[in-house]
Amino acid sequence: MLDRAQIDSAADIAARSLFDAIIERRIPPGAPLRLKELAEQLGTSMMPVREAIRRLAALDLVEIEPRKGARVRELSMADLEDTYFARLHLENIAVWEAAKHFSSEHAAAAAAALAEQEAAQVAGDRVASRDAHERFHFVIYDASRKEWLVRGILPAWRNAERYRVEAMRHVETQAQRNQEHTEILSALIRHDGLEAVRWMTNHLTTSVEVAAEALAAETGQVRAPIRVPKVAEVLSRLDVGVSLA
Amino acid sequence: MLDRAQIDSAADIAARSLFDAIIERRIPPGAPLRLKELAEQLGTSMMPVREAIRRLAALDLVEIEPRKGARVRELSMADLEDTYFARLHLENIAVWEAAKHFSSEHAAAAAAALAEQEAAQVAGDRVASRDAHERFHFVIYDASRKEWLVRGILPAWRNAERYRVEAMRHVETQAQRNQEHTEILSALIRHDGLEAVRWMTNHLTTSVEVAAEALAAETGQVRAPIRVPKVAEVLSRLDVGVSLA
DNA sequence: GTGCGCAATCGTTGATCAAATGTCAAGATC
DNA sequence: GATCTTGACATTTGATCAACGATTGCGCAC
Repeated sequence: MLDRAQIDSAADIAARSLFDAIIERRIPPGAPLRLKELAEQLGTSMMPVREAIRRLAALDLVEIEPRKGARVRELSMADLEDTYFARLHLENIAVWEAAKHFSSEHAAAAAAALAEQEAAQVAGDRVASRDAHERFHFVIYDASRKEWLVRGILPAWRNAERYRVEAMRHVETQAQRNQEHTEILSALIRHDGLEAVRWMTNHLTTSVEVAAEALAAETGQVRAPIRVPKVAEVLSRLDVGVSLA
Repeated sequence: MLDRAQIDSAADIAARSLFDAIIERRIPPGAPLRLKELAEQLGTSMMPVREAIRRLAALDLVEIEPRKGARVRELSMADLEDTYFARLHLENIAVWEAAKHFSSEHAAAAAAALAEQEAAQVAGDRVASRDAHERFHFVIYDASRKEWLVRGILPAWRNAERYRVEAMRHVETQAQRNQEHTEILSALIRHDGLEAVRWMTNHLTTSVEVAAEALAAETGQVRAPIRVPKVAEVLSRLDVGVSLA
């Protein structure tokens, strides 16, 4: 056991554990989150669990009804579509802005995260892979220097993780996604915002297709092919700025 | 006094009260939030206050340092600019989408919120005016049917409120802002997305200018004129969609 | 200038309060 | 006679409280 307990509070651990459990479907969609039950499983009292649930509720991953407790939000094709609509718009803006400020430090941090992710993939460590993947993307978004935009990305991102997990079980498309990561990074290093946005759009489109496939398989539902956005062309002309300085 | 106490939990009341206090600068930027002190003021125990602080932290309005407590985040010209960068992008996308689905129910709800806001302005009730204003905007955003996008708007929106309050003291521009609201609504009723986005851009530009003016006056700082975004033209070509159904 | 100790404050716990739901039985209705 | 409704009670569960424990930072002494 690490000394994590000294730096991470009980609520931190509970939040992380709960998030993983929801992502991995150990707590299925619609299931109620019972404070006492979870507290016993984690070996803490109810309060840190309560706080963890409130944190997830702040991201809209669980729904809280006052005096009745919390439930895991349901998954659906509509929600998946909605989630990726938000991601496509917000993350493309962030990537576009990031290209303007991308430094060698950013490049190093992103490359390190990528290497870590691929290592974790090989080792079969899903949690580490997920962490590294998130770090890769947010190193980029942070490079945009648009803190409130990045803050707005987080809820949709975390919700997307719920759909991504099932998709990740299919190893076939893994090489493609890794390739897309590399291309995004290399475009950013060249400060080629347009190309970075193109690859990001490809990347998210790949992700949502695979996720939709997996969800359709789960629910036994058929689905029409995805309409690919033309956001790449649009963003080449997008130069919104509020300059006060 | 209403029976609100029966439906709102102590934490709800504490969160609302704290938010107002931060918005109105009764708790100034940088000030620490002491649990016991706030609990005594509110006549509750420390727990609901603690939860209220965590909620505000989830929106990044306050910063929490573990074992050291929470502080109100500082205001700055850079943060104001960043906040409105996010708002300009996200809220314009929402408005653009809302134009596609705007119904008479949406129109009625938005018009009611506007009427309520103007009544509250006349009555000098800042809290009611703020509430009605938020309701007006989010009726529109909700009409976009993009839940995760709207969810992503919230943090920047709430942060903007911190700057808006000072600006609202200047009554001169009030009529202009009310006019902008009316124009946005009327464009949406006509399903004229481009015009709605143009007015929204004007509206946010007006807001950020007034807010920057107020902030500059407070800090004794001079500032250059604002560069106005060309988002309106861009959005006319923006038709990103992920269709899975 | 350095180190020790005390006070202040957050994090966590276990207990208590209150609301909501499910159960069971008695009575009414068909 | 069977079924549905109703109301009280018990149980479950979340919300709140007050006390304890741990950590940090400040101040004072050396």
